[in-house]
Amino acid sequence: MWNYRPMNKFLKEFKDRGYFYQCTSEKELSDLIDKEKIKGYIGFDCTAESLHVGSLLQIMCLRLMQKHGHRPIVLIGGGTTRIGDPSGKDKTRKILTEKEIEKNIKNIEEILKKFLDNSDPKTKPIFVNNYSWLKELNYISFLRDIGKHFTINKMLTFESVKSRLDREQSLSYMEFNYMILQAYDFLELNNKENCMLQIGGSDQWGNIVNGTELIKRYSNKHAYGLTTPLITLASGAKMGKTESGAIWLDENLLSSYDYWQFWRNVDDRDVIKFLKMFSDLDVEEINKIKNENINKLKIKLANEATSMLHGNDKALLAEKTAKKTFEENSLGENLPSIKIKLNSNEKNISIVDLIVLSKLENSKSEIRRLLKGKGIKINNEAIVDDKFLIKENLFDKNKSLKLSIGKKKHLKVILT
RNA sequence: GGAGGGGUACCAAAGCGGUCAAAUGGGGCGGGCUGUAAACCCGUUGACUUCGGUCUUCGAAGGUUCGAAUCCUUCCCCCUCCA
Repeated sequence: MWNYRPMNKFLKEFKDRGYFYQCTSEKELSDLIDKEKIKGYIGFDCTAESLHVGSLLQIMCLRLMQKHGHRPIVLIGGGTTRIGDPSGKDKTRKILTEKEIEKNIKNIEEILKKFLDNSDPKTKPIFVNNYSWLKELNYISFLRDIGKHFTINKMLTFESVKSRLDREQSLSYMEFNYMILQAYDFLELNNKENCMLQIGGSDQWGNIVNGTELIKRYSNKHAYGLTTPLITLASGAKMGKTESGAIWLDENLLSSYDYWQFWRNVDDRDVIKFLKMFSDLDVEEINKIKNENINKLKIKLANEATSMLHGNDKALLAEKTAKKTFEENSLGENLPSIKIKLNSNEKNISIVDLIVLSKLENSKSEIRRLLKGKGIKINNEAIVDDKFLIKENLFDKNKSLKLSIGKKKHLKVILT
């Protein structure tokens, strides 16, 4: 028998929670992190103004590093966003302005800070922006020092490049360089911070391997890459976007109540998987409770996931509001709300106009359709008439009224 | 460069001069059943509407015609085969 050593605890938990997809050399990495605490990084793109649940798995990886005493580096792609990753893209994406990028970076950092622990100097996150080194690159020396380690022959075989070329869609030289820049990021972090690991989604595998190979050639050092699977919902859809919009990790874009609802509404088949992935509960504990009432588990999941981002208070408030809204058919206090005025001199606002105001629907035809199908309720009573007027007597003593569209969308309308 | 096929609503795909706001399937949305689940069943799915209609849509721009998604011209894009 060979010299058996159990897998490193971090890696084991990484696997047990379902974060693992591929690793450049698992055994070596396991040995390394058994011996010492390392730094590992994940890159975040800043093309969008915020992050959504599609990035949550990466964030959980950063948290897991902290849990095991390793130090996460958050790399914000301020430089690479100015280029655009061609992976998975058919067309060159639109290039953002400096202002937009700056704003996005700020928002994204704010969100990440909510998830990461900043109290322990040994594991507190390091935030870096690759623009700080990419902007200063000298073209000639970059080509000589870095460029010589990349062969065009090999670059052409990468999926991101190949698919573009196969379809005869243009790939600019700028985008073609993306993978070199990402590899360079890893080298830079390896040199400056002794960062030994890059984690990313499975679609980043090629870029990550480029990084470890560059480090090997340039510095003759071993660095490692680890990827996470693409998460799909039981329904087959990709995690992150629903029909009604992205599940943002930003209270301004998606309220904590709606965020809670997203988790509360996951498919039965996804609950245990998501508890492992997106809660801090121990895997053993999850295995113990996995046969409990499925709805209780969903509430647990929603509370765990929401409190991680928005705090425990918000999570409990969302739970309470949901209970009032769905179980008691009343009005919960942190239900999303709008304020309206009723002008007594003029005619009262109609149900159609009210819904337009609420922004829950923006097509009047759609609203009329919903009315016809008994899809709209005021204070739990279906309204069918599209000329129905909102009058003062519909509001309760707190000057509130409950407007429901379908079974799940509820809104508090407050009279001012 | 040569030969052919094709671009239709969120996606796939029919239509090939009027009855076309455009079949059908998927997805979405609403209703029913339930558990704020899945499956299943029903309805619905361009916008505006005084519910009579009105306006905008079938790659783009022009043209023919009383009338075009459908015919003609030019342009743009995609796919397959040959070189």
